[in-house]
Amino acid sequence: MKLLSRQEEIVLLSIWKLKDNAYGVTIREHVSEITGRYWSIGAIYVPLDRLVEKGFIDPIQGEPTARRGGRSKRYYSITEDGMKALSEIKQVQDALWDGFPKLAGERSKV
Amino acid sequence: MKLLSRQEEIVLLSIWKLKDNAYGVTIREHVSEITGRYWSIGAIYVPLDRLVEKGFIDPIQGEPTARRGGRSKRYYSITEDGMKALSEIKQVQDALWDGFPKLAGERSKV
DNA sequence: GTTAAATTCTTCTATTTATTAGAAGATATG
DNA sequence: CATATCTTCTAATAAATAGAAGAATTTAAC
Repeated sequence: MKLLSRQEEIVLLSIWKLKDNAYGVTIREHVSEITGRYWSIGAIYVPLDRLVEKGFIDPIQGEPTARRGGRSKRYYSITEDGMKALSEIKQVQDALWDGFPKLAGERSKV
Repeated sequence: MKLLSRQEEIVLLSIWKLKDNAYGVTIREHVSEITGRYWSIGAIYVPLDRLVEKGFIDPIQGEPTARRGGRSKRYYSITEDGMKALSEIKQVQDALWDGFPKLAGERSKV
């Protein structure tokens, strides 16, 4: 199986972080925040579609909300295969980064 | 500045790991070992060229070695900019993965 | 209460960039 | 010259990127 691409990793982890509030717009906001970069609309939706196709996330159609423009959202949740793909890339990364010097100002995890 | 792509990250870190023995063939071996996957020749040399072009690594022409076919190798070493790019992607990854459950069988780092 | 305006969210698609594969080429020694 | 090691080249496929357009909804104007 192929490793997750960078975008797939970032989008997939954002969905995991956002729990039950993961849809196009919130994912894009989260990704921008974490990476400190501008992300176009397409840079989110294209990988999202691919992740669905690969079976790593499931789309769930939400209900419209009572606010102007509150059209129904397409929420996403991670599948078991998605979690496996994440675990796999994590394992590779841990091996790769093993021994890399701590960043200046990095705090140790609790 | 753009984030490192997956291949760039993997190749760059392999060069860092291999220290003064990082050239096409050893990099390819290391990457295959770490990822547990087949990597074609091009899958190494193409990102290598791009990393040089971006100024993240410097090529150093080695001497031939006294063995059949021991032609001179092109060694690579990471530049300051390369280290910066690595630190940056690490920071993004740490933020992304923060809170992700430990893998089964994962040992804590010393 | 009908219509227009505004808002939120997604779809679509063309372009650029990156990945992948491996044959071919170059350079070395036996 | 035969064989081994290493790199260059390039064509094909896949992924990233941008953002205009479209769809669905609520609010406001009249």
